[in-house]
Parts: sequence; structure tokens; C-alpha cells
Amino acid sequence: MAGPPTATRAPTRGRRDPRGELRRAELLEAAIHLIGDQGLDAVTHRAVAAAAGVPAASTSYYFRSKDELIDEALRTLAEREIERLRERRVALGAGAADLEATTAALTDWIEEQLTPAGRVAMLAQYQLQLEAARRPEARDILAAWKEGTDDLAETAMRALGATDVETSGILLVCAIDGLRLRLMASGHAPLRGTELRAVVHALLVGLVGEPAAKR
Amino acid sequence: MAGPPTATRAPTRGRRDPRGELRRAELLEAAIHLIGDQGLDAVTHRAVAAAAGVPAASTSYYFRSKDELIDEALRTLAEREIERLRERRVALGAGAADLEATTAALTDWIEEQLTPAGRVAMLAQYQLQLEAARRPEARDILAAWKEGTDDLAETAMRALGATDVETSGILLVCAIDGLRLRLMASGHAPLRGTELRAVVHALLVGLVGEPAAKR
DNA sequence: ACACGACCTGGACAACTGTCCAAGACATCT
DNA sequence: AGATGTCTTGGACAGTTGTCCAGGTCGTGT
Repeated sequence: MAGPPTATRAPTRGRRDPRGELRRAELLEAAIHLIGDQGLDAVTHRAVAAAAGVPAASTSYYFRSKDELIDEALRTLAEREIERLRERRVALGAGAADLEATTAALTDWIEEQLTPAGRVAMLAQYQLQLEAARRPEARDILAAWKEGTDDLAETAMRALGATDVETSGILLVCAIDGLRLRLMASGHAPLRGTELRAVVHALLVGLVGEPAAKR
Repeated sequence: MAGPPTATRAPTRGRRDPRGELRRAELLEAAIHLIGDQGLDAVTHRAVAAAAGVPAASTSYYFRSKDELIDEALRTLAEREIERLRERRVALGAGAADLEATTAALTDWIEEQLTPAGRVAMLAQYQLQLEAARRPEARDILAAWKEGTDDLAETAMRALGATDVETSGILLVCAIDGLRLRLMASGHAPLRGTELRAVVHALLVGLVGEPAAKR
């Protein structure tokens, strides 16, 4: 028998075998990929196990229930993405106080997320947001993530010399969020003839508060 | 027996009984509500039938398959929302070329969508967008909807005298989209101490291109 | 009144789901 | 080597799903 009497479960105290830890991580990875790729309800014990290439019962062994598996998968994803945001902060905040440079950095970031690799994390995030709209329990998973995004945006706006960094930060986050979703939903279709870079540039110009009469 | 040889189906040619049409509409309504309320995968034959208060087999009788039911439900919702957008156009476009009035109209609209009644349609729309990101077939359901939103935004920006109505229109749509999602996901939490109206106002000011030095 | 066909639905079916368990595999200590 | 415990997993279980069909109901034309 394994685990506490309440449920089938991985070791109670000290984990003995590091391979178990590895397998657990692989299962989470498979779950994350499934969520982004096919949606939350595509996450079944058997599907996750098959994607990770392990026996079906493993998912029940390493996680108390399916909900816990999904919960932990989303938390793992959130942590990872927050870390990635911290890296970006350097490029957007301290370094470039230049409007053109920020435009370029932001555009690159968005385009990176449209990559097949970035897609998964991004779609999973939206899925999480929808979930949070319905089930309050999902909100605290999202909270740290949102805070990271907000901080990054605020830093960027401050570096650009915006007047109200709080408001413009929120607006930046929201606009980028909507922009990404629009691009994904249309299958990377161009933005009504306008290029992504131009749209991002216009957004930043508007948020910073156009420096007198530029044109 | 009913319907063509290929599948159980409502009448092939002339529909005789108008009550059938009514029941069909009720099923679609129940499906729409379910999608917004609990998500796409909460839509099961039995759940829809129960929500509409009809026998379980009805869903199979009126729709060739579950996918067709979902498809038609989303199309119905899209049509209805597009119609609602047309009504809004009057308030945002022709009438008020005033920045304050547009701010008020936009804020009202967003707040209306946060109502329990508006919530359903809104969440269903995001669900559809996620679906479109994954399954290209869902994109043409979204296409007309998006066009309606874009037109409305463009009209509003033109009325406000924006320089590039196309770009600023897209940005307006995206920002509002992100804003709504953020509000929903956080459970109507305030925007970091800033009021919704102020945020919307700042957005419009930025997009229109601040008229010289206002402050 | 009666028959006829379109309309409707209870129930059945196979396929899938989450969860559990008893038996096997394995490492480690004596 | 053998015993002892943990780790692993095939298989089973009840519940739910999409779909279908055989028979029942009901309005209509005669």
C-alpha cells in the first residue's frame, strides 16, 4: 500500500526515489500541454498518462484526484511564466527607455507567443482566466501571474515617462491581452492590413501621452 | 420514422408543426446558457434537454449531432450580439462626438456585460474565441461578430476625430476585450484602485490623440 | 370515425470517464 | 539469500457520455 489511509498517494514524508519526482513532473508537463493544446476537459487520467508515456494508473498514484492534477499543472505553468516575465523586465524596464525599443521588444514578445511553443502556455492562460471567471478557487492561481504582468507593464510605462503609470500599465496589459487573443482566434491573420508593430507603436504612443506635436 | 435516411432529423422539407421550431429554439437557448455558465464541455445532450425541460432524446431529434447543436447555438448567439452592437452604434457613433459621452456609453456597456445576464453571452464569446484558436472551423462563426465589433469601434473613433481610425479602432476593441476579461477573471475586483470609468477615459484620450496640451 | 403518416421519446448500446485495489516488481537491510 | 517494506500497475467498478431505434402519440384529411 502507498500513502496515507485517506487516498492513494505518493509518499507521506520523505520521498525516497527521485525517479518518482521526475515522473510526477513529466505528468504535469503532459497535462499543461494538453490544456493548452486541446482544452481543460481534454485532461483525463488516461490522456495525460498516454501523453507522458507512462501507465494509466500513474496519474491516480501521483495525484489525489484529477482536480488536484489540473490545479498543480496550472500552478506550475504560472510559476514558469512569471519567471519568464522577470527576464523580460530587463529588456522593457531598466534598459530601454526608448519608445522604439520598447515597441520592438513588445512586438517580439507577442510574436514569440504566437509560436507553436508559446501558443500552449498562452492558451492555457486564457483557459485559466475563463476558469477564474467561473470558479473563484482558480483566482489565486491567477493572482500571482497577474501581479507579475502588471508590474512589468508599470515598469515599462514608468521607463517611458508616462504620466499615470498605474492606469496606463493596466491599459497596456489589457490591450496586449486582447491583441494576443485576437491574433490567436483569427489564426495569425494580419490586423486589417495594419502590421502588428504599427499597432503596438500606436498603443504605446497613446499611453505615454504624445510628446507635444510629433507629426 | 423521421427525417432523411442518413440520420434522425427534423423534417426534411416543409416544417409542419411550428411548435417544433419553438422547441428547437428553446434547446438552443439552453445550450447558450450552459456554454456561458459552465463551459463548452458542460453541453451534453442530457444537460441541454434537462435545462430546457424536455425529454432527453429531443436533442438528438432536432440536431444531427452534439457538434451541430453547439455550432448552431454559437451562431445564434453571435447573430443576437451583432444585433445588439448595431443598436449601440447609434449611441457611440452618430449621436455623441463628445469624449465624455463616449466614455460614459462605453463604461455603461462594459458594466452591463458584467451583469449576471450579460455574463453568459460574454463568457460564451471568449469560449468561442478560444475554440477558434484551436479549430479553424469555429473562425467563421466569429468572423461576423468581430466585424461588427470592429465597425462599431471604428465608427466611434471616427466620431471622436481620431487620426488613424483603423488602428485606433482595433486597439479600442482589444483593450476593451482585455479589460472585460480581467474584470471577469478577478470577480469584478476594482482596477488597482482606479475606477473603470477613469481607465476607459484614459484609453480614449490616448487613442484619439490628446488635443494639444489639455492639462 | 378512422386510418395514415409525421412527430416524439423511453430505453438500450458501446465507448469512455474517475477512482480504487490487490497483486506483482523492486530496492534495501540483515 | 531471504525477508520486509515501498513503489508500481493491470484490471475492475460504477457512473456518464453520444447516438440510435422500435414503438407510442397526435393532428389532419377523408
